[in-house]
Amino acid sequence: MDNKFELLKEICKNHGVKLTYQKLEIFREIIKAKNHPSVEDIYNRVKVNMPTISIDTVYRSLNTFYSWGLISKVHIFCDKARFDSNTRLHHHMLCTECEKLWDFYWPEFYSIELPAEVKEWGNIEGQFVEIRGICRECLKESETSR
Amino acid sequence: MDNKFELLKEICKNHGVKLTYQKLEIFREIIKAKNHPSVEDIYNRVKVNMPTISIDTVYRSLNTFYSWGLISKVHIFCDKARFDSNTRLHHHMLCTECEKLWDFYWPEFYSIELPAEVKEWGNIEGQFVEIRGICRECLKESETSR
DNA sequence: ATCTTATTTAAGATTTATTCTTATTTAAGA
DNA sequence: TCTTAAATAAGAATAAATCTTAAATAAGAT
Repeated sequence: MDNKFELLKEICKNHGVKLTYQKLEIFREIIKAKNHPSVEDIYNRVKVNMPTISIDTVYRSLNTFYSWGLISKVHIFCDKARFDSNTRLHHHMLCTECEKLWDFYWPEFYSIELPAEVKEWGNIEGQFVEIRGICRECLKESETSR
Repeated sequence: MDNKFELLKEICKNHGVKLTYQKLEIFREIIKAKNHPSVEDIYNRVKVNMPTISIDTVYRSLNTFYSWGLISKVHIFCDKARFDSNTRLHHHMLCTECEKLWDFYWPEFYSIELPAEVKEWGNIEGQFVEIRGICRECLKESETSR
């Protein structure tokens, strides 16, 4: 129906990988998610309709999608990986208080010249910005609790 | 003798923390290191002269130094934390092949204006650039092995 | 210089994210 | 429907980091 699922079917076929019901459900949840879910988050969401699913399958499927460039993967707090169905080139804002993560776009960033030592360093495959701080939500909270 | 050690002694005192021999040796290794060592790296280096040291002490001491802003901490590949005695504001270049990490400086980066959504997001505490790619060393190697 | 005490340490147990192993199940082509 | 290679579930294994506890020790007090 939805062309995202047709695309998944096509990509699986091209990679000689079986499109199982579990992969489909995991894919459904990751494209629905808006908040950079962890493997465990996705596992819990899929489990609602598929109580027998194993967390290992979620790990395997998400990493497969990632290796195909269908989703992206971030390691913000080292503790656990978090995935994102946004594959447009983007940067991250990260609240050190609530540990929430936001995507943002900044085309102008790519127009300033990199330092010479970077250009001579090797083959650059990506350049990303990470903003750290306290989000407004958390600032508001610490204000009211004062 | 060296004023770095005098500084450590002073900072420990100010924080009401005992300056033990293990802390001193761990500090000695981290300021000597040039390659963003992991906890295990430091542990192995300290162990040479101090075979009874426990890895837990290395974890505790490095995290203490980090909490005081004496060293910095990066989680590049999620697998393990890596420390750095360079506390000047800097960015990272990261080779996805050999997983080595370089620091670089880019003052001009701070002069371009951030997108509105970022400025309105909350209190910004830091903004960092991460460059990913293949370093020249690795490029050379893949050339010769072809 | 010795005593006292709260901290720190070593060692091993524990926790947590992730991956591996293996027998069973299943998608997809024949 | 049959066949078979790949995928799955379940639980074991691995590895980074933290916790627990008894013993050791730094640093101030005597």
